[in-house]
Amino acid sequence: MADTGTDRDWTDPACPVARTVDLVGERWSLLIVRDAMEGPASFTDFRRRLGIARNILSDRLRRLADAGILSTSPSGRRHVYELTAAGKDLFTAIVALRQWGERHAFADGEPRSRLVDAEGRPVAELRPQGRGGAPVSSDTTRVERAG
Amino acid sequence: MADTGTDRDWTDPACPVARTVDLVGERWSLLIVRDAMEGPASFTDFRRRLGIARNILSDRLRRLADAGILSTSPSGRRHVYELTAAGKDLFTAIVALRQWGERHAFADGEPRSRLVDAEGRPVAELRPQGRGGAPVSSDTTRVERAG
DNA sequence: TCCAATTGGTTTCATTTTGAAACCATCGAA
DNA sequence: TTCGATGGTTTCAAAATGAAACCAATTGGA
Repeated sequence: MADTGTDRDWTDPACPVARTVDLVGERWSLLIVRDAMEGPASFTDFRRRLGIARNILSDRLRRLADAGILSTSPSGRRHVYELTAAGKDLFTAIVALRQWGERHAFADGEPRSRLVDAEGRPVAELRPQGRGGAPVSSDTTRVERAG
Repeated sequence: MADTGTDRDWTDPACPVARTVDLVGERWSLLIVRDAMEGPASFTDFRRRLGIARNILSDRLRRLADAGILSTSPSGRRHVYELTAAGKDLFTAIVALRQWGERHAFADGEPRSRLVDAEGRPVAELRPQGRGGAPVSSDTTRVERAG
């Protein structure tokens, strides 16, 4: 991990949601991570895939590396950007955003990409559960503010 | 749902992750939704809780309503903004972002809010699974591009 | 009843971020 | 040795953000 010290000024320091959004919530950042999930990629790979401006991509890659989400191989001419363990751990969040989009951001029949497992079967829908295993929702949970 | 027609120009039209980010990925949007999870809230409630500029809050509430994520009661002076079913369904994504933040965006011992169930026990960690129930990760899944 | 405060904004304008385009340095291949 | 590809940076215009002022409608109290 990097840059979680007291120097950074978070939007809402005690809230893990807000901290995450501060780290990966800027335009393009999560899409860069999404693409990096498919394997190591170069500057131009991201450019081609996303159509993002060079300077912005440069900035986002730097920020993601500063946040400990991407690592960059310093050797050789053709740099390669790769997810760190923390970066790969964003998989769950990206799956959750993907599944919400599938449910609410497409009209019926609109073409969309799918996330499938090794056998080609769609990944199961995520469902938050309490410690006992029973499903929970915003109605049955609450946020305990930091003491 | 609203505004998923062909008129909107998405960053990456076939990708559900990108569509979700287009809808709720702007600064403040997800924090507004996070707060709305705790129950109906007024304009000033959000202002007080978030410290967001009035015009930006006004814009975000409008966009979230346009996206079908918030509904607003038109009657009475004191408006109330409330999550729709689609809005409440963002719970899973927000939990996923929260859990990532808990794991990677705090130094040990830093105070943080917690999400707990009705009995006060922390919500279990989300874990993506294949259809068979086995855990999956970015290494064991792939994105099938839209046909 | 009238006044003041509260609520829910909009408008204006300065600052910051984004993005397009041009520029540039390094490396490898021909 | 020259050319193209790669991985940037710089420059500048346009768009988004944010602070502050302004405003209209309602509510509560003297």
